[in-house]
Amino acid sequence: MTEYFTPAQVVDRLGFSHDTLRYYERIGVLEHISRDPAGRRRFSAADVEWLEAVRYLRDTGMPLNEIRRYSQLAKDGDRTATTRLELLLCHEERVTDRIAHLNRQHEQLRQKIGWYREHLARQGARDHS
Amino acid sequence: MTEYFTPAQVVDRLGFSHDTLRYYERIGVLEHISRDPAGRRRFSAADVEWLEAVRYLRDTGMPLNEIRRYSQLAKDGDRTATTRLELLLCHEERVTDRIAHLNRQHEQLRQKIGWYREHLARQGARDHS
DNA sequence: GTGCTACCTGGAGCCGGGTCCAGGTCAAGC
DNA sequence: GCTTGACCTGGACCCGGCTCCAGGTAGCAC
Repeated sequence: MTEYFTPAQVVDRLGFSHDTLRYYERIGVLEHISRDPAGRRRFSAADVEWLEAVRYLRDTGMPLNEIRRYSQLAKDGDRTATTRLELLLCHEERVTDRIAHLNRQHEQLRQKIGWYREHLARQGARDHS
Repeated sequence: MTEYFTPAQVVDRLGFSHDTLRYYERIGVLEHISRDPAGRRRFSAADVEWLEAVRYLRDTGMPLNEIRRYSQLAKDGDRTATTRLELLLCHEERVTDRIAHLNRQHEQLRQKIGWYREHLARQGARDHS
């Protein structure tokens, strides 16, 4: 008596669109999504859990083909745990770098904004003189 | 006696490719790049400065069409400074949100890594017993 | 039994952001 | 005066990541 989720429920909870879910299945990011007797997808708790992982992997910029690789390793059981860990560590390093870069560029942006504010203030002062 | 930079120099200093520079000119992110008598681009100091801005706008996720809009406003002089500031502020808010989101997802990733480490440690312990 | 809704399928299309190509021109060095 | 290299042009192509479409089916509501 495993519990299943309909596509609509997954859409609601996870925020992927129907089309994206089907797309992920097509390209192998999701695999073996079971069907009910009428042929409709039903997502298991494990599927949903995996989708949560997909979301943070994707949102941290891991390309889908790498996510797929990871998923295929996971499918091959414990034996591949070390490889998966390495993959995650390597990705994590990239993420850290990206965040650092993003923060630097963000700082530039804020400086520009500061510049505009001063500029407009000076202009305002002139208008009142 | 304005100083100019050749495309190659800009490529070196800014890290955009030749093709990207030409592409940016085509779509209006760059405008009025002057030419030498032989028709070759020469980038002014102001162009280079603008390209630096393009880089941090792009790297913080501003879409090129918005960057173009911004550039066109800038071209219309001081009159549009307020609008430009608003645009930057709005973008800056999005960036802040994105960084926050990224940090949350990054945290998830690190938890997963932690889980793997523990898992492998337990496994290692078993192997030695 | 007629709708309606929620799905299904394979395949085409779209969008952003480049990247590559063919064919040509000029300037400099030898 | 010839080669080489850095550039020019317009246009085609690519890639990732979706998104949309047409045509079809199963189940429920009335």
